[in-house]
Amino acid sequence: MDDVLRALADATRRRIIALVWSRERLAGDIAGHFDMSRPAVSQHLKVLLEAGLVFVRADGTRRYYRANPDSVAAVRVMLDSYWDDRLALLKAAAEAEHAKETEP
Amino acid sequence: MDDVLRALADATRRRIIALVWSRERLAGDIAGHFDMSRPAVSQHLKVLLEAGLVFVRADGTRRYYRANPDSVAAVRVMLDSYWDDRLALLKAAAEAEHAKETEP
DNA sequence: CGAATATTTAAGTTGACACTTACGTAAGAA
DNA sequence: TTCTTACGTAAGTGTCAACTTAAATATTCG
Repeated sequence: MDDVLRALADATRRRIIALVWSRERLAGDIAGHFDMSRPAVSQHLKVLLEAGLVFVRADGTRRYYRANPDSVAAVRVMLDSYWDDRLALLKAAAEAEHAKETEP
Repeated sequence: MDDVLRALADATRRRIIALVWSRERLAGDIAGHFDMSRPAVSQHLKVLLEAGLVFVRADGTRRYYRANPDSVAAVRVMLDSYWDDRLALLKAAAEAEHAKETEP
């Protein structure tokens, strides 16, 4: 989770994920969308790979990247866990309040 | 969004958010949960504040922190936008496929 | 085989970041 | 007013992250 969030914290990498979200793309194609050097983009792709946010498929010298929706979904699950905790607490508080009103 | 994700990328700050999620807490109380120095925690709180992830309430020298659920929700919205895009594309692809089958 | 293409890896620089200790500030208690 | 409590800010340090250019690797093409 730490790797995933750290990877998502960079705007360039979020743009890359958006690029490979709906279809796979070549590394060079991806790099063409940015003003930085190709190695720089390649290093971003490595970070995304190690975080499990993208997949690669090799075909000769070409490398096709695509997003891994599951790992992005994992972030949602983490965020949802916050709400679950809060809702559970609110529910418990509401029930305690109700018990206090009806008990005596 | 960049500030929010960068703030969430740190495990200590995520623990802080969890601490102040269901109820407000004093800065010293929060710092007591960590092995680092108080100024270190104070700096983390500043990052969370600037990202809009927490609120402060001053009472004399005490400072009560609590989470801002809305800003955490904003991350969910961002992630959801990925899915919306992909679903729209999948839907369009399915419709195009269907048109191709029924047309001739 | 040799040249061109597609891409990663290596090495080095700069800036950001997470800490530390020391100091500053403001409110409450003695 | 002076001491104490509860914080934040300042300044300094070591590590990590995002770039750069140059070199290495692997595949295809002539």
